[in-house]
Amino acid sequence: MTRREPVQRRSRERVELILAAASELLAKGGPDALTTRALAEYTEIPVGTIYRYFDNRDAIIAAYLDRELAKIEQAVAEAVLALERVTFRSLTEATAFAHMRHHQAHPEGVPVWFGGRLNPAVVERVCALDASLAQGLRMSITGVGLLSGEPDFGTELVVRLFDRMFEYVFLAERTPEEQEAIVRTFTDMVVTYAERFATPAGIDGLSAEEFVAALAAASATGEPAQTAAIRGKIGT
Amino acid sequence: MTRREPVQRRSRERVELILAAASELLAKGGPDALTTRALAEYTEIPVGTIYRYFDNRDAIIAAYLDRELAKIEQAVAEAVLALERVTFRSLTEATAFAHMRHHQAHPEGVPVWFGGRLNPAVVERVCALDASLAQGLRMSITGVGLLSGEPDFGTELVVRLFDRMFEYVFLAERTPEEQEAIVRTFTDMVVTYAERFATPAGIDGLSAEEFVAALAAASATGEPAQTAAIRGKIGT
Amino acid sequence: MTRREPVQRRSRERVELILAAASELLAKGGPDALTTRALAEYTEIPVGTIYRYFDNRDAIIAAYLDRELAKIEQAVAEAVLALERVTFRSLTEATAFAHMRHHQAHPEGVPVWFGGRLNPAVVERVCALDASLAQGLRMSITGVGLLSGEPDFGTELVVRLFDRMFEYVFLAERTPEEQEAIVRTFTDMVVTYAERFATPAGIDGLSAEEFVAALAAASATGEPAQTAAIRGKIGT
Amino acid sequence: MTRREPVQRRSRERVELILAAASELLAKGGPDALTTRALAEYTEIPVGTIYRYFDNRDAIIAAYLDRELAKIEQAVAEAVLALERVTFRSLTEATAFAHMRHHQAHPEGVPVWFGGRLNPAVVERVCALDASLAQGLRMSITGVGLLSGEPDFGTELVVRLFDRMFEYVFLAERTPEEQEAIVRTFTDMVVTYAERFATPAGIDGLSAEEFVAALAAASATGEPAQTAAIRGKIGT
DNA sequence: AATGAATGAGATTTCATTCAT
DNA sequence: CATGAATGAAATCTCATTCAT
Repeated sequence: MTRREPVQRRSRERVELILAAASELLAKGGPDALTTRALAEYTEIPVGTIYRYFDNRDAIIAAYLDRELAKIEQAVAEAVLALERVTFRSLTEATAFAHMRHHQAHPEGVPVWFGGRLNPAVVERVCALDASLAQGLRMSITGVGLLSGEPDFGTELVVRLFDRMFEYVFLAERTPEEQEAIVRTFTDMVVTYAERFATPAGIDGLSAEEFVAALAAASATGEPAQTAAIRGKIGT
Repeated sequence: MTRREPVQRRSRERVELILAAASELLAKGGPDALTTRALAEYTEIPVGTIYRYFDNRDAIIAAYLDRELAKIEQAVAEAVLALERVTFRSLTEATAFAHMRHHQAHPEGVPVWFGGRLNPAVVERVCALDASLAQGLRMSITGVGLLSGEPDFGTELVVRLFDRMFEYVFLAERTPEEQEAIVRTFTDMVVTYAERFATPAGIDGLSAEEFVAALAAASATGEPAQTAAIRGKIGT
Repeated sequence: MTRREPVQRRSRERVELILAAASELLAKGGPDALTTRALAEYTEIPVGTIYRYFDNRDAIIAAYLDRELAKIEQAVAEAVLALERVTFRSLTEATAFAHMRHHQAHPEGVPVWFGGRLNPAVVERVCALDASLAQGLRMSITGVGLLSGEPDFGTELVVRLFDRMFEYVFLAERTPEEQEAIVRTFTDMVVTYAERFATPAGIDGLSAEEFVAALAAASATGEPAQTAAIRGKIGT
Repeated sequence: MTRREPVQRRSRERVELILAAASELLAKGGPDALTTRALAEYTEIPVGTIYRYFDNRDAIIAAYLDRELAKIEQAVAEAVLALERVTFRSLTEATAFAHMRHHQAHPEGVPVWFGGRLNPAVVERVCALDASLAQGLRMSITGVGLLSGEPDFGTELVVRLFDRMFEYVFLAERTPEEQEAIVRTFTDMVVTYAERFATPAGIDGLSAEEFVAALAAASATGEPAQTAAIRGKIGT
């Protein structure tokens, strides 16, 4: 096992190298630029070897996105857990700003996520990202009843708007202050609307831990997040 | 010139035919499906001849988008001109609903605009579309001072959010009622925010004709739309 | 039309060239050796151009076989038409020897037909060849009732044995005399068997023209060849 | 040596496993399906290890065929040894039916032997098979003098026809009765021909043991089988 | 001895664009 | 002007075999 380390380490390094190259190529020319040839030349790894690590071209894109997605989720989760009290506003802002700061710190991924050049297979993955990223936010929105009618288009809509907002945030050459101003405008808009039209609900005032527990409970039972959250709060 | 008429007519018909084929192909399989060969077979116009009308493949996509764009702008302009009085709300709603109804009436274009599969060159054009489409809206938003600071990110942001909103609206299998509900949610959100934070401005209460005149004046002078609009109103 | 001649002529020449190269490559290394690359290098025709003439690699093999098949059928048909009187023996021998002589005259095709290296899709084509080639023979065999039972395995079997017989005939380094001896042995065996076990039937004694007419009639009506042949003979 | 037993046993088991996998893969998709990767996955033996047992891919196919060949020869030999008296007819039928029954009992090998998809190296082996399989038959045919001239093409030809006959026998979906009918037609044809044209010879009436002894003697001396057989009979 | 990751040549096919006719 | 045959670079993916561990 110890003896095998070097091989495994090299493997991992190579996967890393491939994904880094994928990132660069995607950023530069979109999915069309991510050719197996370019990847091989860029990384100096033979094509055949690349195919040992990935089933096919799309799998490379998918792996890259999955990995980035996990990082973003991690960043958002940490931000939410750092909240003293969860309110609709604090949750929305924490999510949006954590997201923004992650991309500020990893600008190489920005063209990929917000360049609008992904092919259909990948778009699905980005949607999964939306869903995943905004799970907490969505629950909170659901909690406050952003839209009283059914189905709750408001909740979904806000989640969808997120990445278009970021697309605007990261338009070339913005200063961090400008970026922050845009995110603040968006969160203000959403929160203002929610505060005005929402019926009171059970999320506000939970500690981060309680909120996360309620979230987990809702996920586990599969029951509507709103009900679950309230039940979680009143301790039933 | 008279003698060339028939030739020119045929030219126009052929361009029309090519763009119709482009629309169908784009809708069916995204930009990758728009091969010159497919276009030639579909239209029964030889490839070489297609190249007489368009410089290259991208030019065909661009032309298609330009033409669609013009139609949408036309639809929106008509809706705005039909308003008795321009207010921020009436303008926003008119714009959004006219837009929605156009796509409802021309569903073949929906996958192209909202399918998320366009290549970089095209994305720019879509952005230009945003800008163009929402010129009136933007002016109105500017007029009410959506964001007090400078530059006015709020205005731009709302415009950007538009097409992501529509992407959500036209997700497969929605009923017209659902589509309308989503558009209403979005416009409500924007208007609520504006009404709360905006400082009063000079647009409200103009007739459609006066509004359009102010818009034209602002475009011509290139001066900040807000100032121009107000000046337009007071007749200076 | 006259002006287009050169282009068409070149096209035809190129198709010819490709099929000649296909023949050579197939003979040398079987279907695996017929790579698009080898074809392009051999003919000095660019790959892309080859694909203008043929849909894909298999289509080239198919085209080659079809063309050879037609030539063999032609040779056999001529031999049969040259018969004064059709008998089972004369027909069998004419078919077998015409076949043999064609391959003697075109030895480049021998490894392809009798090398046993064709892939399944192609094998079907070879079977179709059997069927086509031996239509007359089969009819004659049917006519004399090679096998009294049903279904008539004897007829089919003899047809099948044909190409294995030729495979043996054309084993490397045989003299024409040896080749002829083998074909004679085979036809003798078949005819001996038929003459011994067959019930008399209506084919024998027809002129070549009458036989061909009966054959055509049988094909057209789709009715059992034997019945049709007899009816043809007695003029019903 | 004793200590190595388990290792050797494992070796033998692995070779067995590999050949079984080869059989299955060949049957399913022809030689193209017999990739080293598929073999490794199927057997769960690493590629590198497979190369310890076989020099290369072709060697695996060869080994598989050799082994199957041995089994068929065994079956035929047993059938011949079970004969009370050897005559040309009894020998021909015993050989043909034993062959047929072997394939009926081991249908997995049928597509490999009779599917017509073997590559050149393998075809040679099949020819060797013909030779080997029909050694006894050939001797008997030689014995009766199927063809008076030299070389005796008739003998060889009949042997060659064998596997094309079986290819026809095992065409998909035949009932055992049909299969038997075809084999009987073939043997009848051969025997009828031989009985009519053969000059009397020394094989008929030998017991199986005597015949086998004569066969062995002929093989050992390498002298013409006919002479050897006769000499064997008269005990010279 | 055993392994299985690594290799890279090579297979098939597509397609935007040109240019001789 | 109009045509459409011709082009050849480039794309994706496979696979028998080797050799460092």
